[in-house]
Amino acid sequence: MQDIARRLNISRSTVSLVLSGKSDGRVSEAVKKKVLETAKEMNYHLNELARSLRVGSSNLISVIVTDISNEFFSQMTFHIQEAAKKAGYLVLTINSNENDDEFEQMARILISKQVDGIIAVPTPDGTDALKMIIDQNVPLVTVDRYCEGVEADYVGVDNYEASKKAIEELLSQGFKNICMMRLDLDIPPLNERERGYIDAMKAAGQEKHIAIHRIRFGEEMERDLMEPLKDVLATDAVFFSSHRVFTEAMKVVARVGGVPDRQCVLCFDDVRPYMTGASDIRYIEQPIASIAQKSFDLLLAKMKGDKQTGKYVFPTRSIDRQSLLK
Amino acid sequence: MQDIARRLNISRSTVSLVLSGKSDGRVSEAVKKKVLETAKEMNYHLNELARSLRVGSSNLISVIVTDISNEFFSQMTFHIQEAAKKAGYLVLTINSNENDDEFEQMARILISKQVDGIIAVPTPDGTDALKMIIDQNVPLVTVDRYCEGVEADYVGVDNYEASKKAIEELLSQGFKNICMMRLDLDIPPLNERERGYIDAMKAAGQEKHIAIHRIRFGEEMERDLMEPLKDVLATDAVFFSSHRVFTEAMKVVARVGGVPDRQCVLCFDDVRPYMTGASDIRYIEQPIASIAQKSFDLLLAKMKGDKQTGKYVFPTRSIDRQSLLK
DNA sequence: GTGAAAGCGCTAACAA
DNA sequence: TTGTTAGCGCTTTCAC
Repeated sequence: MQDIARRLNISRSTVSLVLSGKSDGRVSEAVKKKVLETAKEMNYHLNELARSLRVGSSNLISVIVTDISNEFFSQMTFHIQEAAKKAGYLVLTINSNENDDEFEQMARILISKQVDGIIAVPTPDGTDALKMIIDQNVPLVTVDRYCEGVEADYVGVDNYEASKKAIEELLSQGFKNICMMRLDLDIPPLNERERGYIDAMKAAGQEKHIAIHRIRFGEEMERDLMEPLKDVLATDAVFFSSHRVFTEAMKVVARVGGVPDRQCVLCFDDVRPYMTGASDIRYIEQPIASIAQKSFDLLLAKMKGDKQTGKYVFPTRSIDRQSLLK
Repeated sequence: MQDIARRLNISRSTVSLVLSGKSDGRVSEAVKKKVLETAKEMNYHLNELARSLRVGSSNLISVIVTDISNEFFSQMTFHIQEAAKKAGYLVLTINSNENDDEFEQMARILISKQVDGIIAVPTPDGTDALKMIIDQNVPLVTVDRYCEGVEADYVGVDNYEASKKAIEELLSQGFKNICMMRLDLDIPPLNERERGYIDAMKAAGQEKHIAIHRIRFGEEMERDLMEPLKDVLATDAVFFSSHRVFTEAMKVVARVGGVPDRQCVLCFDDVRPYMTGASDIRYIEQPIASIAQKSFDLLLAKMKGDKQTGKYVFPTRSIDRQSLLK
């Protein structure tokens, strides 16, 4: 900036005025044009770091998810990024790997980096880290997992109702012996989905068939999936608590020849591309785009000074092959 | 920093020394301890923005992909992020949406943000933007798509050989009438995969069966997939050029009842969880983790001053149900 | 319409 | 071992 001011024999402030678009009627058109030209000519790029330091906002937000390679989160992140882009923000994506310490450590770094806001999928015991973020006055929106006692917005779905309803549907269609496979993580959405499953089974007098297989996240996943496989394949239907556990299970199943035709598979999250075989595959759809958009909108409002926090629960849809045909 | 210095009646520089861990033997242990304590007590977080401005490096890198919700890219990004985290870098992820202008515009913003380096999947005509990045002396590594005439590292696989070999295998096993479905994007990997397909078909005297269906990316995807569906389902085998086009095709196929049992499906990229049905599904595996790691390593070297650029081509593997059983 | 000057929070060379 | 000082590149108030 100095350089281009010197070259034109004007002051840095004038250049700054022009380059930051605040020159309406305050700088003569002639000078303005000259400045713009020279800037292009010199291949000048504004130093956002310096601007951020001066004005006190980085135009950076962060999205902390469990794992960006998880399809649900990568789609959510995509939509947040596109919304952020429109509003002039860039996004730092972070993987917590379901680890509280990592989550907290990354949150600290983000605060140091002066991010203007954070959208986070909390880890199982992430309350402290969330509180720290709030303490530092960094706008925060939580998604997917509700965290009791944290003064932040929450965006998600009604996991209990969604799975209860879906299981009831299965039961009413004659599938009695339904088991469930879920990750062994103590997080609200999975617990709620399990509760929905249990309540639906009980209400239908099928408690004897309740069977919940907990799959550890990480290295042990494959083993934990393999072990109950025989029992699982013998049921009428199996309910997968989320996309990730479903795809991992399918990888294992692929080795033993596939899902029996008579078996029904129900999954939380979109598994449409899997509905091509003989067996009945259906799923509970979360409106990811809306969830993402809402999260960003809430964050934006907070960054603009809004102080209120709220819970925003989106409706889900049950999809089976029938509904695909419409 | 000022505050904590005042409170302890010492100077800012001493505090800085301690807090940035450069105090080895230069600051007394007593003072050091005091500083650390007060910092924690005051809930102090270093302002990285100011540090970055001063030292001239932001410890930020960026990964520009087509679309983070694409499974291949989200996995790649995940591994890059984990490598970056270990090296003390945070990553800004950007979607180009296959759009040259968007790519260039985002590259400009990234330069303004003073990112220390960029790992990019170039858009179809992204050469200018890449050159601009290099002009600005921002370390650059290109992945997945090789860009002729750009002085940057490249990391990827031999798309031609991989698909040629896979098609040859199919042919040798009796599948004669093999068609291909690819995205309608003029990018090297897809063109190479097509070339591999064509050459293999010709070499086997099956040119009469060569059929390439080009699917437009975006809104038209579904229509473009639907239209040739009847012809495609009548072939012995179909070769999908990438994960994305495969899953989208499956969504369409799901509505007409699935892939015929006798048909073989070959796909570039991991589709293991789909290998559960009756039909023969196989794929060409790219070593995503290695590609990501190498990309980051190259970027890191560049950021440390390395001036050389090179092409790094990783081997692929053909996977079918057989190989899963080992 | 334009310029001078202060300062955002930090680091690093040098002095004490 | 600790403090002084200059300055990274920008914005913004205030004076001209």
